[in-house]
Amino acid sequence: MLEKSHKHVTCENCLAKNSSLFKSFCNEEVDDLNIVKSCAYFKKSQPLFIEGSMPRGVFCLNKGKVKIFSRGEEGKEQIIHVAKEGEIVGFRAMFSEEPYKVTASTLEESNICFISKADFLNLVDTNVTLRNGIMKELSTELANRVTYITNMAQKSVRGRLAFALILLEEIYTGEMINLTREDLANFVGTATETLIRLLKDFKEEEIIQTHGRKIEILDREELISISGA
Amino acid sequence: MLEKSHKHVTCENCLAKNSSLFKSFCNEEVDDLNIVKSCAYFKKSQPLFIEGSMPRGVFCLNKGKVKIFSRGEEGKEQIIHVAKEGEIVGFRAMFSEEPYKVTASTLEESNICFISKADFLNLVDTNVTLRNGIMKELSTELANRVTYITNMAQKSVRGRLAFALILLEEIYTGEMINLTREDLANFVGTATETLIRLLKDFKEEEIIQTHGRKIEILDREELISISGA
DNA sequence: TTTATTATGTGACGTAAGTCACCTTTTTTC
DNA sequence: GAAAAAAGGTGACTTACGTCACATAATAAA
Repeated sequence: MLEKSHKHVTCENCLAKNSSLFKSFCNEEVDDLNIVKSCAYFKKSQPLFIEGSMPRGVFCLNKGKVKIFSRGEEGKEQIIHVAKEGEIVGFRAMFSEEPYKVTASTLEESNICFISKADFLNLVDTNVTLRNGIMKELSTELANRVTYITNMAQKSVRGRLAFALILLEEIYTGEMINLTREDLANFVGTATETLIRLLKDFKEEEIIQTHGRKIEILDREELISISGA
Repeated sequence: MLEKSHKHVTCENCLAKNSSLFKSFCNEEVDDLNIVKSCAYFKKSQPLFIEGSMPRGVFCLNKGKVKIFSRGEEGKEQIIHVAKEGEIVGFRAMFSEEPYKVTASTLEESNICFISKADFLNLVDTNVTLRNGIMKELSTELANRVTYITNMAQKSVRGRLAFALILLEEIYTGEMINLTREDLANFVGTATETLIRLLKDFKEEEIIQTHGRKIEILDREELISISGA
């Protein structure tokens, strides 16, 4: 069980200090961050923000994982990204002056800090390194999505699942991939039934192994090879 | 036939002055732009830049259209965007310090100006409005790609074609959509044969009309309705 | 614990859409 | 303007994947 007090998370020993946008921050800047941030405990399946609402700030993941998704015409979730400890979520919306196009929701219980839009934009205005980091991050993300789109358009579901498992292995470093079959299907972009059948194939081919819902990757090379198809 | 001299295009009467990133520019700033830019005539099917190469600057479309695409595993083009007169192409790569992930190639003969990376970044550093515009543009683009990904993952090819035609109508304002069937298929993310068959269906349903390769939209409302599926 | 709810899994079936093969028409190139 | 190359188009065939229907296992709620 995670600590539910709001006071126990300090930026000094937060993963986000070394990863993401804040990695260039010196101690003083981290202190500044520590003052403006507020921290909260989130239960599993709690939203950070919802598609259509106006952005009020950014979220910094101290502990826990968050799915970012949009909804298609029939309301089906399309998971765009799974954010892990240390990531800043929602900063793209700070610059667009538009409502969120995506929803962010916790996949497990989490400790998440919040920095208001005003405070965040103030940081961006006064810190050249941060600003450059953001521009670089936005550009890189945009390039990643090109690959994502190309995969969706051209790869088979089997290929996309292999690709997704490789990505998720990185996100779940040190632990096993732990997503509902529905979430995994919504990440891959397929029906839950199809996903379950393909996972079964992978198990029979001894590429993966499951422990309840958790997925362990046995043959990463083979997944890379399959993801080409 | 377009003017092939490099000297005839001035920023004052270029569409890019009023659209895109430079719309906030005052006359003096446009003059500065005019000094640093060089202009060139491009034949049909000429690349502006190629996937894997290092970015050297940005391209400003004075006249003509450009397709931006990445290549999937088997080399198949996935068209991400069709840029039209007035758009700035390739500025995302200015911030990522990485090789291009996409190729840009003219769809028709074009007049295109070039601004070197150093000159462009200098503009960005000294012009707050431009910089904010870029951050906003990058964010908006990122949000658009979410929709794109969701469409690819969840819509039928018929739905995606309807959606693509609506987008392309905007890009080809005043003229008819004029793309090879292969390019259109690579934009929609399908096989050329499938695309041709679906266009035939649309013709029979009197949603579109073709004049040679050119496509005229007759029933935009119906396309919007179909794009939901 | 018992009950309700949600997640996982399997079978049967239909179809959208890909592939291959081939032909015709249009556009380039020399 | 003829030859070559590229684009457009059609038919036959296959199959990956979605949908529906239902069973069982795992969680959450009472």
